[in-house]
Amino acid sequence: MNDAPRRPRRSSGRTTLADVARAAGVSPITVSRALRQERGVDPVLADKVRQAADQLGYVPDAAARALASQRSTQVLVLVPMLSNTLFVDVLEAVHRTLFPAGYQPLIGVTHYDTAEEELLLRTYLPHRPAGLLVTGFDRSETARQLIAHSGIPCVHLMETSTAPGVHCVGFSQVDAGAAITQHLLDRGRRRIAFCAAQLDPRTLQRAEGYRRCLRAAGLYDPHRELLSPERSSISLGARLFEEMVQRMPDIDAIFFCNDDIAQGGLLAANRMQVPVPQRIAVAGFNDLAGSDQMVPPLTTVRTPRAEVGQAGAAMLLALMRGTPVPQSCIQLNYELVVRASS
Amino acid sequence: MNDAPRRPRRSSGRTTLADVARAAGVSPITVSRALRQERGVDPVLADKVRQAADQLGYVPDAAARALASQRSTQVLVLVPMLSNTLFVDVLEAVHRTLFPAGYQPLIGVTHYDTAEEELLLRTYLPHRPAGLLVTGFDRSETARQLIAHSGIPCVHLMETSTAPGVHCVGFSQVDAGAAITQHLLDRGRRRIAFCAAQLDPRTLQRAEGYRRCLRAAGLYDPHRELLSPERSSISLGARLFEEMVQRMPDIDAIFFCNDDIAQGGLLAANRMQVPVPQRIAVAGFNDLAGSDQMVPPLTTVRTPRAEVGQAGAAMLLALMRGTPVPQSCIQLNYELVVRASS
DNA sequence: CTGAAAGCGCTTACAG
DNA sequence: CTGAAAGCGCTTACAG
Repeated sequence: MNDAPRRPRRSSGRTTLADVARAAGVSPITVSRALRQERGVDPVLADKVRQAADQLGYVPDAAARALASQRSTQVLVLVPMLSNTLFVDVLEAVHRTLFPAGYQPLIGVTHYDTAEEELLLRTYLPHRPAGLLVTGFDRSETARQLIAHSGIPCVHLMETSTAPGVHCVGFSQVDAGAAITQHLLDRGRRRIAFCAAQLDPRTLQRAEGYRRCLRAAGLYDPHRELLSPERSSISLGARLFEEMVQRMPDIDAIFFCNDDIAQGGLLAANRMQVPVPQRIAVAGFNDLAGSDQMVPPLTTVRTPRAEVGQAGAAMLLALMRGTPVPQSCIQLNYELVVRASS
Repeated sequence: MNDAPRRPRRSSGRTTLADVARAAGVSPITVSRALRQERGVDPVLADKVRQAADQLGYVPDAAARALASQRSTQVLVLVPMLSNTLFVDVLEAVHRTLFPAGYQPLIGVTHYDTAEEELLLRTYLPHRPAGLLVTGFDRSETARQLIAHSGIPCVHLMETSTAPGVHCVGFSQVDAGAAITQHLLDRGRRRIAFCAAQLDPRTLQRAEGYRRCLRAAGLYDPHRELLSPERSSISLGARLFEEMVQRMPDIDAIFFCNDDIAQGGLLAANRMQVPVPQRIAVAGFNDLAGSDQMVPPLTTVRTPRAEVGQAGAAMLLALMRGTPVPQSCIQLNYELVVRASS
């Protein structure tokens, strides 16, 4: 008798679709259809299936589903850093847009490092995410190719580009940097310094805006720039303020490339008894949490990061679904927020 | 002639293991072994395989791999909120520990909402993560069961418990809350207020520590507690400070449950010209970025969040590998950081 | 509306 | 050290 039921050679022991089918007295395919709410299943049967599934504690296997259907519901989202709360706001908006639509963001943090971004892509691309959301355009050639060859729809966030075939949602970092500098000029400031940290591409674009504006006014002086490659932070901002004031005591304003270092600058001014804005006006960038609470409240640029996240995710949704995308590059608006520090 | 090569009924068109095998002139299984660096493959063959894979731009399919091997390399990490930078530090440490070990964190944000946590579990458990890292013990019964029935190893972060079978890494929020309160007592403060936001379990545990300490000293007065369910933020801290000072003008110290509201309190004090610490001493919790830069610098409790993330991930690693875990519950130390605000 | 067969792209388990 | 077969747990594509 060799028709004895031989045990399967590999078994996970888990409850499968087949188990549910047996319990509900239907075929596996009907279970699959009922559980996925596919229309065209007898409601009575569907109910019986759901009940059986519940009772057995059935949890569908996402890997099997992805393999069979050739589609995943994960979206890889690459951001530089979570300690820059800017990106937390972007991620929140991305999640709010993608999750209800049936996609799950898979967050990867590059630490502003192109090699790390490449490693993340190598690690996550095998999961065949349904879509890609990346920050800016600055990446290794290999990373670029990995993305292109994957054939996965990709939207770039935070910056804009008019290159053909590129999808992006952002705003002009250069213009925004120029606008806040112009505001300081309009307030009568003439010796405006620039303090920056991290020196990522967007920071450098703001620097460009700063220079463009001051050059146009014939007031640009490179000695008034203090650029630190260190990670942006409140305490670094304090140090930059001290150094700037010591080195160039005649400056009458400082534009900090990000609100966290601006807040640090304001606190240092307070400690050093440097009157703000009387002696030195201070402006930041991004309007982060707490900037409105500083003493004096910080003048800054409100950047549309939630909107970037929302619109970027919505654009990706359209690309993933094959719906037409009205605009492949969306340029959003920033807003000057003038408070007492300038 | 019915032996014409009939096209497969479903084809993804992607480069597969079989394509690489054909190109390298070996069997698929050898490609699989070579690419996974399994030992016992002729180095010459392995090299040929890798070359062929590179040339074809082969990207292995994680879903197929997961299905065949019945194992995934993702670890689901559930945290309450990314805007609380505390958890960003936890996540960083988790990533630094898991990623080099071959596991990828899959971040889920619960927004301090047990229903949302349940939804996240329902959504991500089908991916059969290799491990689970969750925050604290406060969750719905359903969530608890989903975790238990999944059979997936799980480590709880931020709090400790002596319940059998529970794995956790944290510190005593109650003791830490009591310790900072005791510090204020030691400084001679007698009418110590408590301001809190969010009111999540850990915040309430700190409140318990505050009460325990003051009751022991015979100085507890419930009117000096200001508990807001609103999300913790610098601006909320400013409002809480103002309200507290107005309502209970005789207080001589405030313990804020988190540094962000403490920073807001300090800024409000500055604005209101309330001398700190002369009239009111201020203490926070967590030693977040910027607390050391406040004017005056903020007294607080440095909590071991990076250590929690690191040790929690290390414990999970052991559980996933089936290695013995020396201690199922690790209690870490916090540290009083006394600065000029108290 | 329901189902039997085939297949998604890998790895396991067994041989040699 | 290498490979042919079977199987992981689903869904697609085709019938009825």
